[in-house]
Formats: sequence, C-alpha cells, structure tokens
Amino acid sequence: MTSDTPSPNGRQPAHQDPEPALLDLVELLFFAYRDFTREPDKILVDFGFGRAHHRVLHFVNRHPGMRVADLLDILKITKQSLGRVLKQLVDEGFILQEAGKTDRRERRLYPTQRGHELAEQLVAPQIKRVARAVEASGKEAQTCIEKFLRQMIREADREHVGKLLETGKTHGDVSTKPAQPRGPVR
Amino acid sequence: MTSDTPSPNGRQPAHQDPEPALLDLVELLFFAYRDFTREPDKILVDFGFGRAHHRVLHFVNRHPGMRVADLLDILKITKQSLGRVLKQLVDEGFILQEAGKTDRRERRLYPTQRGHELAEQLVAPQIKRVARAVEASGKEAQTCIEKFLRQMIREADREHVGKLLETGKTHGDVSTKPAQPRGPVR
DNA sequence: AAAAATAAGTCAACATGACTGACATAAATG
DNA sequence: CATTTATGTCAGTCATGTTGACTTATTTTT
Repeated sequence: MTSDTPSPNGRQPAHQDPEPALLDLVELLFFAYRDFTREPDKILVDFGFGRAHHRVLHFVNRHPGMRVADLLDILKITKQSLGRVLKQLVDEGFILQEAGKTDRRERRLYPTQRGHELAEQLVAPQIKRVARAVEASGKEAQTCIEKFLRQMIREADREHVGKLLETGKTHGDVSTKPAQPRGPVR
Repeated sequence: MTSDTPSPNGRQPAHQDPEPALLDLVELLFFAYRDFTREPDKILVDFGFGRAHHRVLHFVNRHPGMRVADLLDILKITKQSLGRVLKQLVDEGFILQEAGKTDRRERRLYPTQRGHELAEQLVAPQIKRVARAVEASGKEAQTCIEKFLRQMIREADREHVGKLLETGKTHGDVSTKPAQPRGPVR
C-alpha cells in the first residue's frame, strides 16, 4: 500500500500527484498527438494506406534519395515491417527506387509526382494545426515550444534529429551524396 | 506537376516549405512523442501488456469510478477493442469492476493496489522526461508549452479535456457521483 | 405495466502493422 | 578471394484496431 488510505474493498483512491502541472503536460501531450494524427489518418483511408505509409512517404518526400537503411534507422522498425509498406508505395506509384550511382547495392528512394502530392496533402492539416496553435499561444511562444520538443527527444538521438531537420531544409536532390536522413511525421 | 522543376525521370525534388519552422515543429512533435512512449512500452512488455493497456489503466487510475462508456468516449476506440484489454486488466487483478450504486447497469472501474502501482510506474518516466524538458527550456516556458498543447487539441474536445484535467486533480473517489472522465496517456 | 432507451458484454470475422529469426542475393571492400 | 554491407524475402506470430449484429440487465418514458 502507498501513502493513500486504501478503501476497505481493495480499491485505490486517485493518485496524489507530486507535481500536478507536469502530469497535465503528460496528458496534454497525449491528447495533442491524438488529434495531430487524426486528419492524415482519415485521408490515408481513401488510399488504402495506414500510418506506416505516411511515415515512409513523408520521409522520402522530405529526403529524396534516402536509402532503406536510413528509413530503418529513424523509424526503428524491422526490415519486414518497412518492406511491406514500402513495396505497396512503390507498386502503387508513390515512390520509385533507383540503384545508387556510386554504390549500386543501395536503393535510393524518391517520391513520384503522385507521392509528392499525397505527402503534401497529408502534412497540410498538420502544419495548419500547428500554425494555429502557435498563433493562439502568442507568436513568441514558438521558440520555447521548439526548445521543449527538442528536449523531449532522448539525448542519444537529439543531435541526429537536429541534423535531419537541417538537411531537410537544404532542398536539393541527394542522389549522389548520402545526406543525413530526416524526420518522419506521426 | 507543382512549382518545383521535376527531374526528367519523374522524380520529385524536395519540397520547398512555405514556413520551414512550422514543419520543424510538426516533425519534432513526432520525435518527441516517439521517445515519450518508449520507456512505458518497455515496462509493459514485462507484464505482457501493450499500449492499449497503458491507456486504460492510466485513465482508471486517475479517475477511479470511471465507467466503460467514459473510456470509450475518450479513447475513441470500439467496445470490442476496449473490452479485450479491459478484460485482461481485470482478470489479472489490475482493475476491478463494481456495479454503480445508483444505476446498476453501470460498471464502475477502479484500480487495485497492483493497478495503482503499475500506473505509477508507467507514468513516472514520462513525468521525468517532461520535467527535464521543461527545465532545459527555461522554467517560464511551461506556460506557453501548456497553452500550445491545449491549442493542439481539436476545438470540439478542448473544453472537455480541460474539465478532465481539472477533475483529475480532485483526488477523491467518484463511485457515487459520475464525475467527468479524464485523459489517458499516450 | 408495457415499451423504449441505455450500459455493458459478446460473437464472428477481418485488417494493419508490428515482431522474430533465418536465409538469399548482389555488390563493395579488404 | 573472402568478408562485409545493403537489401530483399520466407514463414509464422502477436497486438490492436475495425464492423455489425445481438443479448442481458436495468432504467426511463409513455
């Protein structure tokens, strides 16, 4: 038994939180994320896709020329799991594969026109939601929100993710030079 | 084709973002959440449970006396899905059910001692992670982070969630009066 | 008191996306 | 030539979600 007085029937009273505001953040993060993924999920249904497809497509769209190994590294799923959704995306013309120029074992991944469009369609409601939330929080809040989210990433990955965000900005095709892979969404 | 000049082979160049900082937030949210759920996931394995169990147990622990209908309402999953994990949690002694005092159709849900302890064990790393991230972002950041996360919740649910967070603070048992249900985690 | 509505539980069937572990192929590297 | 690497694949399993129809107990409404 804990410090709380237990009911005679073995039930437990609600937990007395040492820092209620932090627990609120924990729970708000759940709700925020739940709704953050809702709109894309709805869109995906029409394409017969699921979340996994979104992740992969988002990555590849933001990082044309990304390798399978890079995806595995960031999604942290198994080859099997990735292989299944990737194959579907390729078969249905959303992603195309190409042998690496310098290392022909590699399969470089690129979004097709369709893939690019779907990726945009999926991320649009997420950007809109974030944009509105930032505005409603006061524009100056953006800095601390970004800081907070970065700090939420486990220390071992933090720098890596930082680089991914950077290289995501440098637009151009990366088919010749590996380039750091970058973040998915959801 | 979009405004970007497509490669001759049908590949698409990386997307030129209208507001790169917002897209960063979108992706950081993914990474933050990914790592936010990692530690509880690891713990759950030892109990033969998954994320669904975490959600249900968290709810019930924070809201003793919650009804099945309340859980369904907030988790937004089907009775079948909830039923499966709830049954496991009951069978293995983490949650107990009791007919409502005023309305005996209801099944009021309560954490047992074990359930209470597991819920605490699961939320602990999440609180720790949030606490550290808040501190590293400057303590004054907490306000705008909370604002932001609240605004990320879809408008239709925002007030409801606000109430849930409130009632979660009022500690006591709610077996006689329904009380607003409250937020899960993850 | 009979009828309707509500809370919960249940059945059967199914889809998605994750897992494991072993193995195959092609190509690069030593 | 041997080894390592990048990728793909086979076969099977599990967790968690879905749908829709139906039952039971109980409360509420007419």
